[in-house]
Amino acid sequence: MPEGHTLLRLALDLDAAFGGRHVRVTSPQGRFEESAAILDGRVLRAAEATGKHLFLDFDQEDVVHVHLGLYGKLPVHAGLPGVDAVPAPVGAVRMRLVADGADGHGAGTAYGDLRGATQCALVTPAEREAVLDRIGPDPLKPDADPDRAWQRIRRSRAPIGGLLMDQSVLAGVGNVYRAEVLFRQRLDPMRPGRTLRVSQWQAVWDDLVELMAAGVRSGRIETLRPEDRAAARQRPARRRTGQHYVYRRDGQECLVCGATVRTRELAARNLFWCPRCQPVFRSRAVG
DNA sequence: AACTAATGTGTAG
DNA sequence: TACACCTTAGTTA
Repeated sequence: MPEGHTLLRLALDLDAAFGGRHVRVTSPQGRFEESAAILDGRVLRAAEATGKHLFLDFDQEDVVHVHLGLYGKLPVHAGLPGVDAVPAPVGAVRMRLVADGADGHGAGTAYGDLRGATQCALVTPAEREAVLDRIGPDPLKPDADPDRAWQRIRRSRAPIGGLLMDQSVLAGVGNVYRAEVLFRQRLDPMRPGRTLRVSQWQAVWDDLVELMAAGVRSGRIETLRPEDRAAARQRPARRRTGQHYVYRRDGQECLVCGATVRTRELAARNLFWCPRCQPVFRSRAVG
């Protein structure tokens, strides 16, 4: 599930498998062929993720910019005995990275296949900075400044449910974390950003920092508080996703209050919320 | 086997 | 607002 936690975890995995090593870069599918040929055999210095963007830093100031989009993947395999153990590419592999264990690196032979990404391009450090400049603070970055996001939110008439997904406001939050953090903070998704109190924003941010860090560790989005896990056990778990309060639970009973979880489309995405735990916000500005 | 929806974003209209 | 991108798990037949 490529929200921010997936990208940070991927960057850590890539770093462990390829960081500091000479890497063979190919494009079996062909769409990244020219750039792959330029990078082939060079040292991949480090992998880094911010928001939903992944950057691979190669030597000579070359950077590969990857965005997984809705269904892109880059599974990393390490610890193989040798390059003979690397399987032939299957399907549309846009970019393949291979490091040969004969270099004596602790990760042994490693490979990774990128499929289905919306973005995979060779860029300059300046282009990378341009991407970073247009996205908001990332809750997974220890040095992120939540006030940058707050200055946008407090001035906006747009619903908070939309602002949380706007990568220029906040980087890394997707549809699952959006729905779940609003439920946990009992906020009406349609409530205008400018009606939030700063304490409510701080609570949302702090919650995202915790939830997303847990997501990096587990590799899944798990948002249930310990006291609500018993109620969740009464129903069948989603197999691949974690346990959620409202995400994709429309028509089912709210785990906390029993009301029926609702859904509607907001900015071309499905929004989920509990109408009782997250009551409609009414401005009391005018008497 | 065919069909649908999905964690996201950029572009065209 | 619609859809293109082009993968895959889950559902329906």
